[in-house]
Amino acid sequence: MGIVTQIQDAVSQELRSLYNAEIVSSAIQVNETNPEFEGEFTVVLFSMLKPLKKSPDALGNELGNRLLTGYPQLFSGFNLIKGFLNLSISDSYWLDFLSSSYNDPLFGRQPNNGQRVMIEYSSPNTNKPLHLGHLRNNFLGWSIAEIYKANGFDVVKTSIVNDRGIHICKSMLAWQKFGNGATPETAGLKGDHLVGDFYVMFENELKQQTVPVLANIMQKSFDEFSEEEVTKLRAFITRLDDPRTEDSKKAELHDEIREIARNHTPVMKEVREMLLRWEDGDPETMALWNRMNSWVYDGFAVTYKRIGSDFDKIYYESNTYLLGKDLVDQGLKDGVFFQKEDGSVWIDLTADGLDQKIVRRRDGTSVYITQDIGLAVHKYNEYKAGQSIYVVGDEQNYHFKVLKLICQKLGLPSSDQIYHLSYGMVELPTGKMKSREGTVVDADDLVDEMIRIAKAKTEELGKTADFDETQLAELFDTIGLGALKFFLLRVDPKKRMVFNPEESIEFHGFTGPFIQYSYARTKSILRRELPTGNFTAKDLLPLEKALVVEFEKYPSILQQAQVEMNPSALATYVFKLAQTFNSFVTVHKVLTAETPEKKELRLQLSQMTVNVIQSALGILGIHVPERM
RNA sequence: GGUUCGGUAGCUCAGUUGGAUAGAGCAACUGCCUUCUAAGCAGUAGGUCAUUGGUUCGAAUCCAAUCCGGAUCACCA
Repeated sequence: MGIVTQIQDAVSQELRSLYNAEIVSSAIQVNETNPEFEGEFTVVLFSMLKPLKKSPDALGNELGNRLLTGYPQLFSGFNLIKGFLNLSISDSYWLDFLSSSYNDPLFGRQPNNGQRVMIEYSSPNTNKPLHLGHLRNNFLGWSIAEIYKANGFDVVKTSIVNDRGIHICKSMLAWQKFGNGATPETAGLKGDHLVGDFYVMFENELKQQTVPVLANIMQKSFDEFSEEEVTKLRAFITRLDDPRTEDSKKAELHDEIREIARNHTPVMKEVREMLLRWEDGDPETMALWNRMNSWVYDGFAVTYKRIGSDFDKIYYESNTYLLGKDLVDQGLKDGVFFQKEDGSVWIDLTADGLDQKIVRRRDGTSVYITQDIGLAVHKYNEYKAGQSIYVVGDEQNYHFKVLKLICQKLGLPSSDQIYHLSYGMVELPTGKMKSREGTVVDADDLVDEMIRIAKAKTEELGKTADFDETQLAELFDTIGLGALKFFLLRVDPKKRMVFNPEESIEFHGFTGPFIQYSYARTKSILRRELPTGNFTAKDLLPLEKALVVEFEKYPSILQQAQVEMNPSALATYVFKLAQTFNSFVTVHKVLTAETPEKKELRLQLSQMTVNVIQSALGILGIHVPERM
């Protein structure tokens, strides 16, 4: 049981025996004591004053004395400042805690609780390589999975690969047109990059072909457009010509018009025809699709291996996109859905503050949301997970709100436990990344760059003269990826973040390498000598105590990270711990301590520092170096 | 426009169910390497917590309004 809980229980107990008052222990406010005052924990008394009809001084003194006499093994003193009861914890409590925990590499982790959770993340498209946004997603998803495992959950990591649809056909068509039979081998490129290059080629071709179509539109020649489109276009143009229209609005209108124009280019017609052939199972199209996808998977495998992402189960959209169709019929029967005159099927969510949402097109094909409902059921049938977490960017907030609501209305199992872990976009100083325009930070390039910087910095410091090639390569990997992962995980997931390639990656301060360095330094002490448990210290100096206090928080931080689904809590914590250890170790000698008792104590502190750092960084997916 | 998320130091971010004088890192400036690793430590400076009003013993935190920024509001995924 954590120290805060123990204090709460003790206070609750004493309030009962002193005043016959019932205050549940969880309602008692226990904070860390402000550094300027004596003590480690503070009971905030204000909320109790009224119900107990006590003055702050009277209540504080009575309660403080009772705690002191009733729990001598826990408390060593108290002081009272206004309504704050500052409690000092006895050194023997901290020392007992340390000696029973320092050698436990699993400290902070919970035993299995029998609950299963599915975590879906990464979910790439097979028409382009992974980029910086995917990295945030992968690091988050992987780390959330580890956080759940540490808290005793049984975790199934999944990914849904978006391997079909019009965007895939774009790469395929470009390869047919411009590829000259290129393969990853002949091009000397990773498969995912090769396919991505063709996607960009398609977009360039499309851009060129859009120009004349756009010109026609602006001259109001609407021969090839549907009635609906013509109406829209006329309206847009009228507003564009209106001098009162704001410039920002004009840009939006231009985008709308361009979007329509794009659909009327010859290449878009070709690509739509290709999609139809795919859906018909045309052998030649399927063969090309399979071939190009396999290139992409080979490429992804390399990247995933480098960044340490893995999955227990991978779903492919080409296998799952027809799921959910039966559910539409079921929902119609149950009156959850309704049908419009044209035959399309909808759900009305206006009562829940949302709109009407289509679940089946009039031609009978299903839409994105229907596939997701089907997949949710499929996943449940396969794994019976009580909770299902989707790590997906915040631009899909609306989609997941709708998904959960529909699942609930259909009465699907565990639909109350669908959770969208929504994270913010990673932006560049120049603005948003757009794959269409090629302004993305490629994942492989970024990892290369990080490792290159790690190498340069390490060589500059010159501490690794005796490392061999393999050791060096491993070290650069550890540091480079450690810096990158920590950088992307230290921020609250739901906040969008700016990534400046020039400045963002630091190796000093609140960074992965700082913590790795603290670990390596501590390890160098423990390489010389390990704690034995043979001597028992009697008291703690302030910096020694600060470390133990920090250790004691670890289990509750792990728990908090799970409840909030927030790895950044762990990142902040482990940084603080490393900082505390560094302060301690620059002031106090470990191996040449004043007495054998102090030496043993400090070796235990070092051992536990190493254990907790390794554990916390491990959960963030960051490795630790023995030396750096 | 509707919905929704955000706005904290020059920059990047913490800040627990409302608690004491709002904290880190970077950048700037001072010191500290015959010492278990200076990728470190100690220190200085830097704030109208977007604005206004409210709730109360107490508000960065809760409520309302306003301003600014993002996302979204497809028979795309």
